[in-house]
Amino acid sequence: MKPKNFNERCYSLLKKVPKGKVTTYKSLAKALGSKAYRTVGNAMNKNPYGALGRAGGSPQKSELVPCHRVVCSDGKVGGFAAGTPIKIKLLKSEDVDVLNGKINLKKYLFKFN
DNA sequence: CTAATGACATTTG
DNA sequence: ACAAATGCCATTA
Repeated sequence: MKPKNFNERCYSLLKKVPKGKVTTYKSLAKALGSKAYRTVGNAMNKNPYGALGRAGGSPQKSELVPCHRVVCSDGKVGGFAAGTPIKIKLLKSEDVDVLNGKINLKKYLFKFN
């Protein structure tokens, strides 16, 4: 396995995010001490834990790294390797209310700093 | 080492 | 408010 330090940091922080809460790529990168919001998203895309690929099922792998709990700073769900609708579905399953593909950060945004 | 990529963010139209 | 353009930064080829 390659070091990929940055990615592993992202995963570690992501694991700290409690269920029913979401974080933004920006906050995540900031917590890492960088502004590489893009790199964070890139890390998830290539994420070794896979992007679930199953909706409304039993996302066991998501327990390792809840990639679906990462959203845009604007409150938009953002993207997902398996498909945005899948991500939304997963979030709803986590007691997160998603309206029009947007999330109420005022309620569900969990910040590290 | 240099170039290209992208699950974003911010500013402008 | 929405859409397009520009900027950022680590990873990968």
